[in-house]
Amino acid sequence: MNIVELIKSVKPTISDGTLKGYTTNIGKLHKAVTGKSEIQDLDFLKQKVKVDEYLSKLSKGTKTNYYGVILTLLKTKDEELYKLYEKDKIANNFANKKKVMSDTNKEKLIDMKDYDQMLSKIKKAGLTQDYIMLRMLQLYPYRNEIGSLKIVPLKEFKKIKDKTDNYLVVGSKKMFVNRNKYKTDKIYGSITNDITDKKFKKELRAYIKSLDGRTELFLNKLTGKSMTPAETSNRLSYITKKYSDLKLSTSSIFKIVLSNFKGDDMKEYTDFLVEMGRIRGTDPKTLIDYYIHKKKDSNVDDA
DNA sequence: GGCACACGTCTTGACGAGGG
DNA sequence: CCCTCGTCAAGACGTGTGCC
Repeated sequence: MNIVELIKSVKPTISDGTLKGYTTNIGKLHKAVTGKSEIQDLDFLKQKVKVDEYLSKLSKGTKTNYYGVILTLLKTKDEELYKLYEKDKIANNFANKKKVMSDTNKEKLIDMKDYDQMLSKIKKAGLTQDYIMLRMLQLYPYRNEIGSLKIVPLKEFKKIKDKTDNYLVVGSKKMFVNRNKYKTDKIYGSITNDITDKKFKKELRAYIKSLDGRTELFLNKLTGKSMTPAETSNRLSYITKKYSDLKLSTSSIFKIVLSNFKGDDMKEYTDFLVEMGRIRGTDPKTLIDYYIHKKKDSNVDDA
């Protein structure tokens, strides 16, 4: 089978150097598992015990490289196996993590109950738009493109051929967000996620109703248009400072969400992480490197 | 061949002056 | 009070290169 073509089909813009690295790595892995040089098919990746055994001898950094090829190859071929390896990759990322968060950012890593408190204050103040936005960010890890969401009825959404904007699609039952214009869109393309939280859905519908047919979910009152990323960032900063005394941003809110996640076990946590990464349009590795931090505790070390 | 970091690029954030 | 705008700094991100 033509490994090179398969890689290229998944990653059309891959550079020659990386491609070379990918092929040599996968070749070596194949040899180690099957004893043969010629790669017939990807079935050898199913022999996970052997694969793991081979990888276990490598350093964390090198393992990262191998997971890169493996996941690329499995991406369109075997979803289940892909997920298994993805878990391993994430575990490896954790083991390999070394970045540390700055102190100012640590301060922003507040407890979810404080965030909730801020939310209810804003809601009480009648700042519905701000409330909806901040609540939405608590549930879904969007970036500043959230300010540009357009409200579109499901029927109309289906008619849009060239989906280039960011939409909040409203059906009679379901609602979902479809984003096409955001920081990493060239890599992740069109991303869709359902709005599933029942209580929030209700609030959202009521809010939309109050907009009287307006198509911008969030409005810059001065310009009368959707909010640009900069305007969104500015507004979030301003309003959170006012109601929580901390300037929060889409990323600091996401960090709060991740650090407050309570699951039963590592699997739940990993699943959550993968789903959040998918929605945000971020590789789990990046999440681990930049977003996951222990909550500030009065550690003896820094006393 | 193994390994991990650095680079380039783009986005976001902080800050403060200033305007309606 | 709410927001804009300009500037500069920092953060986020993925790729692939260069060292051992």
